[in-house]
Amino acid sequence: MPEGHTIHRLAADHFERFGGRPVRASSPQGKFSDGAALIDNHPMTSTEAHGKHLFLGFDGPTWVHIHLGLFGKLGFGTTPVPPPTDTVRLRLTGEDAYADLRGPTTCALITDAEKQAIHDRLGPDPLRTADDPDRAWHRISRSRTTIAALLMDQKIVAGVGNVYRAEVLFRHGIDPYRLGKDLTHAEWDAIWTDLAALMREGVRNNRIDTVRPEHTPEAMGREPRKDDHGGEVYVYRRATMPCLLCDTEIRTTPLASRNLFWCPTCQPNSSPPGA
DNA sequence: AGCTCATGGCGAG
DNA sequence: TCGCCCTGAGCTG
Repeated sequence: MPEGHTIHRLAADHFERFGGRPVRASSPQGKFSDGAALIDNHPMTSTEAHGKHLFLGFDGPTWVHIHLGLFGKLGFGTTPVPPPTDTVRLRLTGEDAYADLRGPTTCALITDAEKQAIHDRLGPDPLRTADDPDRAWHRISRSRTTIAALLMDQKIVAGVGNVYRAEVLFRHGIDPYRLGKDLTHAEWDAIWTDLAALMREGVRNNRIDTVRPEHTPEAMGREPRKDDHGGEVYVYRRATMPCLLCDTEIRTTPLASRNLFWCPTCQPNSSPPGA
């Protein structure tokens, strides 16, 4: 379930449980045995997230770089620590908590310089308060690529995934197929500001909710519902269901090997800003 | 038991 | 653009 909000939450959760104290590290699965041995018994000094990349800092300095990919999961537990199952890539154990990492795309020890190289190739992250949305705008405003594809490109914006892209485009009434160069600066600023707020809420609640209070099924006098992925959303994975606002069937189509969802009425072709 | 699908990303062609 | 890597849940039988 990893979009950027999950990773920022995990960074905070790791520091809360392990920060400032030595941790035990092991790789029951075996694929990270060497790395785990190098940080075993070392204090965790800091944690950080940029987009979907998680960095666990140890004195040295060295970093454990984790990317969950589509399937990866990090789960926490408290002592007593149960025996790990054989798919656990990395287990960290502190005084009263442990964390199990499974199925990541990446779990590797990296240097400061290697970490910096990752930051350098990622776009601004709405959850990193110092990041500048104009860096993204510079590329979006010159691009002939659709805004739906641009939002998923981590070099342009870091941390947005398939749920936030669908939802933020719906919330702004923007056709996913609109080209980057046809967006206005004001539209981009509004999208960025909205992403920052939605994702901050996502960090707080550890789930993605995007439906405005006045549009909840209850407020609209509809049947209460539960979306598959655990949050309340307008369009994500709601193909063929009626749009919450206009009853049009939500559409879906593969775009860059991911499923795109949108409402063709609320997000009309080349919808003029503010009209 | 086997299939499909999932909130990602990379490299080959 | 495609195939591939990582895992587990939820179906189908």
